[in-house]
Amino acid sequence: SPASLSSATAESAQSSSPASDFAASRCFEIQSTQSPGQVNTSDQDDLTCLSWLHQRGDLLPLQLLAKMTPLPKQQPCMPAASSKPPYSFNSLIFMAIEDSPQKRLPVKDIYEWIVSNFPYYRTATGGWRNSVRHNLSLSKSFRRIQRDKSQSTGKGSLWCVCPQYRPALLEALRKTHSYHSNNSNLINKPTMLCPLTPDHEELVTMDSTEYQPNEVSEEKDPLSDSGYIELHYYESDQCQYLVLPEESELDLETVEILQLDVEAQEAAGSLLDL
DNA sequence: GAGGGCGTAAACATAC
DNA sequence: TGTATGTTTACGCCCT
Repeated sequence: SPASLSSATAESAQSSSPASDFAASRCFEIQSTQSPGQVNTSDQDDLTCLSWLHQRGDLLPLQLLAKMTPLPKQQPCMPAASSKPPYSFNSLIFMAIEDSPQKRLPVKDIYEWIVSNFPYYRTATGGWRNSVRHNLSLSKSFRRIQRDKSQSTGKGSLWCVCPQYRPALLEALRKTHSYHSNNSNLINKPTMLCPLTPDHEELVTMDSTEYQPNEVSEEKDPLSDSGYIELHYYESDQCQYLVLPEESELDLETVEILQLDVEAQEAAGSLLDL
C-alpha cells in the first residue's frame, strides 16, 4: 500500500516529472534532474554521499504507484521479493546510514530503512535485528554517537559510518553487485506485459505478442539482476506497463514490493556508478 | 585443512 | 517492570 512505500519513494513521487517524460528521464544523470532548491551533487566530492537517493525522483520506476489507491489486504505472496537480499548486514547498515540526511541513524531507524527497502525483512523473524545490533557493535566500520538529549527523544545512540572505513564498505558493496550481476539467469527470458490500470486494482496478463521491445526502456536497472526478477517499463498514451518474466504470477502488492526492491537495488547500484 | 568473513543465537548489562 | 538497545561470546556455514 502507499503507506508502505519508503520515504524515498514518497519524496520522489512529489518531485517526479510528468509521466510523459518518464522513459526519457530514467537515467542516472542526477544533476539534470535537480530542482533549483536541491543540493548540487557536484559539490559533494564524497563518493559515498547518497543524497541522490532523495534526488532521484525521475530515476524511479513506477512513481505513479505512489499515487495509487490503497490495495485490499491480501495474503502474503512474495515469490520473488521474499528472497533474501544479497547484501551483508554491514552493507545494509551502510546504505541505511548514508541514506539519512544527517548521515546518522538510531538503530530503530536502521531497522525501518531495511524493512522499507528490502521486503524480505518484513516477514523475516526478529533475529535479523539482533544481527544488525551485533554488526553495529562488532564492526569497526560504524561508530556510536551520543544523542543530543536537548533536541531528541528516544532510546539508544545514533550510529554513523567511520570515514576511514567507507572505501571498504563501498568495495564490499561493489563486490556484491558485481558477483550477482555476473550470475543473473533472468536476462533474455520471455516476458509478459502487466498493464497498470487507471484504478491500479488489478494486473492483467497480456499476450506476449503485444510486447513491443522498441517501446520499452532498454536501460537495465543496475542491480535488477541480483537474483531478482528483472523489471522493464513500457509506456503508452494511457497506461504504464510493467514487463515481467513470463513465469511471473504477481499481484499488485507484490509489484509494489518489487518496486521497493528495485529502488533499494538502484540505490546500491547508483552508488557504485557515481 | 586453516583462516577469515558472515549470519545467527544467546546471555547479559544498561538505558529509557 | 517491560522493552529497546548495546556488548560479548559461541557456533556453524561458506569461500578462498
